[in-house]
Amino acid sequence: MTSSKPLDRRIQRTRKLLLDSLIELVLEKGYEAVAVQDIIDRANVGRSTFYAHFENKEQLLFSGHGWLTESLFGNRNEPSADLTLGINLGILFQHAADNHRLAKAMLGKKGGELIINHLHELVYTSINQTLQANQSNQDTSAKRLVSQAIASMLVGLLRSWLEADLPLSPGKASTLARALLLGSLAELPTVLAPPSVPY
Amino acid sequence: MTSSKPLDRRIQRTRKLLLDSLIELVLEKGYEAVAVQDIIDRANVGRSTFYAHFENKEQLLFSGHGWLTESLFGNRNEPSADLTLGINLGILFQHAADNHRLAKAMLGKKGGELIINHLHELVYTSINQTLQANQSNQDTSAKRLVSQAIASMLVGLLRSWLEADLPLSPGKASTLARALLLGSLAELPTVLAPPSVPY
DNA sequence: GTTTTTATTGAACACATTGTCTGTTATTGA
DNA sequence: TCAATAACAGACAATGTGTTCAATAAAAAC
Repeated sequence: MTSSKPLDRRIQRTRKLLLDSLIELVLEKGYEAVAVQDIIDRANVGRSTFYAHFENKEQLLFSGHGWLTESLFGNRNEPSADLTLGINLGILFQHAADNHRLAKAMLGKKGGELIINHLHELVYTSINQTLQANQSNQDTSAKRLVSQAIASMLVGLLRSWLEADLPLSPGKASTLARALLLGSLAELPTVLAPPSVPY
Repeated sequence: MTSSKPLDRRIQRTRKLLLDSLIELVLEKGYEAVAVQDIIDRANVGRSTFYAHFENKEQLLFSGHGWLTESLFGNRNEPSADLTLGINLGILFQHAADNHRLAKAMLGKKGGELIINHLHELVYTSINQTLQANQSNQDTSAKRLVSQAIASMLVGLLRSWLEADLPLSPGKASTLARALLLGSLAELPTVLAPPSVPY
């Protein structure tokens, strides 16, 4: 899956310059406010060069999102797999901490909406699969809503944790996340089961 | 607080045309993709007229957000006040249903980020105040994270409920929301109290 | 080390969008 | 009816986007 040929040094250099500049600028001004012109000025790279590598800013930011999917789906066959609703919270928060600046630029308050939606989608899918597979009642649409809500909570927690510059250790943060996710599910059977709640 | 003078009919007409056009366009193409030109074309209104009323699209969309703040903060002194973490969930979901199209344009998947952030901020503030005031431990930064997470969950639930075109009745949706919010808090003391968890 | 390949450059280009400003016209409220 | 004012069309500068091209520089291949 990894690239067969080692890339031309110039390519590596240019792409790194561009991504680093984008991250800096996003953290300074917010993703929306960053113009391609700003990026290439800071990176000291020609305009045509930028477009030789990326179609637009979005693609540039996306080019650095490997750690994200790896966090969620990497090492799925490990024995130590400690999954909560199909997600390895420990690894997710650990990787986010390892890539703090990049992660904050992608997911922080000033981050790009598209990557946040992307993460939300991945998380939602995982949670929903787990939830729908679960026994009990069959109200799939309600379960979808619940999955959306819980996915929002997890992404929201991750984002504000990054935005606040990691006030908790990755370990504590993931423990907190686990408690929130599982707790929110605890009272659901009472509500979702139609016959038992005659309101 | 309401306007003292009745507005010129032309003003009312123009503003309504513009807002209705914006809502339609947002539901069709998504907020980002809508240009001022699109709005005034559909509303059949002159360009200069648009800017006589609003500074930009954002302000136009914001001009219709009265129901939102009213949902959260209206009738605070009612005896029937049934608050969950400082929020009247019943009224919130009911008002959102009453203003379905507008609410979906504002908060749906294609909605404008700014209003979503605005709602999140209001919800977060309310939850955080309630949570910080609560006894037990004093880890304010952890509580802030929890408030952010729970606010994200509530906003996320509301958004996906709107996006899915109200698969549950407002009553059922608010009941579900209450269960999710309170449930997520249930297990927290175990995690947040430092001495009892020697990990 | 020379040659070949390829990335980078800068400048110009068409295009879209924004927000402002003008004098003129049409509608409104009194 | 008439004075006030909202709406109008259209042009405008400013900004940003994405493309193209020949010339240059740097890397890779030999």
